Amino acid sequence: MTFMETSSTHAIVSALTKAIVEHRLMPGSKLAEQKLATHFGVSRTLVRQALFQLSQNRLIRMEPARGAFVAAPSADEAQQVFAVRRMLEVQMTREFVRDITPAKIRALKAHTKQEKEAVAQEDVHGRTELLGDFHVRIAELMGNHVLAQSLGELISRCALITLMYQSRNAAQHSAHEHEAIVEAMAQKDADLAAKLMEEHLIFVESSLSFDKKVPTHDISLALS
Amino acid sequence: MTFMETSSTHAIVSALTKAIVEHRLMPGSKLAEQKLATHFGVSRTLVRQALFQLSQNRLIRMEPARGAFVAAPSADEAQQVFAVRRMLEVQMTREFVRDITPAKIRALKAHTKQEKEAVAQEDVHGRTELLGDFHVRIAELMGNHVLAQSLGELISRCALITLMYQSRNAAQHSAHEHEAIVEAMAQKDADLAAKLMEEHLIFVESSLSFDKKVPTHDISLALS
DNA sequence: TCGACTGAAAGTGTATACACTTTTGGCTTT
DNA sequence: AAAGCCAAAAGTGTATACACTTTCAGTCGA
Repeated sequence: MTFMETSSTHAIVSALTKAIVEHRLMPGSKLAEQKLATHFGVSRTLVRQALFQLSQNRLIRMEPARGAFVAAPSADEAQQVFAVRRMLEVQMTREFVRDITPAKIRALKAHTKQEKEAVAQEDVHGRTELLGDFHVRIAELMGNHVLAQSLGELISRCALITLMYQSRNAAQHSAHEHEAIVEAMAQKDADLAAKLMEEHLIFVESSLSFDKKVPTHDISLALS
Repeated sequence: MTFMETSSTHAIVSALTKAIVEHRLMPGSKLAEQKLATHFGVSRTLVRQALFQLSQNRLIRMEPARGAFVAAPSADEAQQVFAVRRMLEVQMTREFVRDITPAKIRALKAHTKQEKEAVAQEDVHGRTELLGDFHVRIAELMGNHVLAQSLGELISRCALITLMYQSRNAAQHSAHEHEAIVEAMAQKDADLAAKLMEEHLIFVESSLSFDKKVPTHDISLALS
């Protein structure tokens, strides 16, 4: 509706992703095709394409003949995602330091500066996005798009969880740890940077409380 | 056609994936929707769903209003994929050794045994699949499905390339290296296993020759 | 001969139609 | 009043229709 007409299905994917990650659509909510279609002013065809794509990103799950529902990743799944992130990012940190340049350090410092501002302003959504982007940014600065994409998928896959369960305190702590990591990188201390990255990921994971009950509201039209 | 009717779109994805990975469909080939539809005996709707899925797996690329084509990953992209695999798998190997059990070792040894047989029998397709599965199997034995899936995607993403460019010699070498890795794991020598894994991945990557010309035939119906 | 135009053929993008399944709400029965 | 049952409503799965774009062959003109 407020989108330009090119690549409608991508616009739908973006809008739904945003709504899910920002928790305007709660885990478990039903995503009825016709409702979405009329909301976006398109036919079910395009909505179905978008839902298919989202289901491959694990942001929704589709049950045969029953429809699409916003995903609610289990604690177990979240832990597996974090395990993969640790494996990947500890090594990534090491290799990043190997080919580091002043420009890259500047880019990361600019990023952590933004993070601090978002945390200070209590910009919950902005800060979550920035805190995740920090990790992707490193991959991009290495020039490895495959890495950036894989990591991005892992992170968004549990953006659900981190956003839901991360407190302001934890966010602040994360921002500080990011700064420390960048500092170690700037010193070209690969071992320290890698160690800090690992501890950081362990901290983020441990700061999530999985025991909270997940409300399963169904207000499909929190999309405007 | 020769498939059972349940979950048609998945059957189409499987058939096309197989055809692409086995190089019965060459990189660059056009995948016309109506031709595929009549071949599989379904409507374009299901074919489109399948193509969408394949394009997200990077096995095909879709150009707007022009259609779907079998992907031809560039050398650069392949190198990026291998870089990610190294980051991931070196760490994975370490962690695998940490929680190793006799049963897991047996499972891997059984696998390498199969590999040797496939290589000996010149079973080109079987050996490529097995050589890739070795890495996924490790992830599965760790009980981390997210890891197994991520790794599987990375591997199949360049199955194209490895299959195209890997010689019999290289395959044999790979099988031997797998055995050496399992041996180091059995000795619980995490450092050695990780080092062997890294060298193994570097070897596989370096044994690919990217300069060969890629024929772009169009015999769509190598599907029976 | 070669290149630029043109119209038909083929192909993609989106909407709609229709069959079949699940859900829902009320009615019957105990 | 609660459990079971049936029909209507809502929803999903697949096929088809149609508009628009690309491709291609044949023709015309230089």
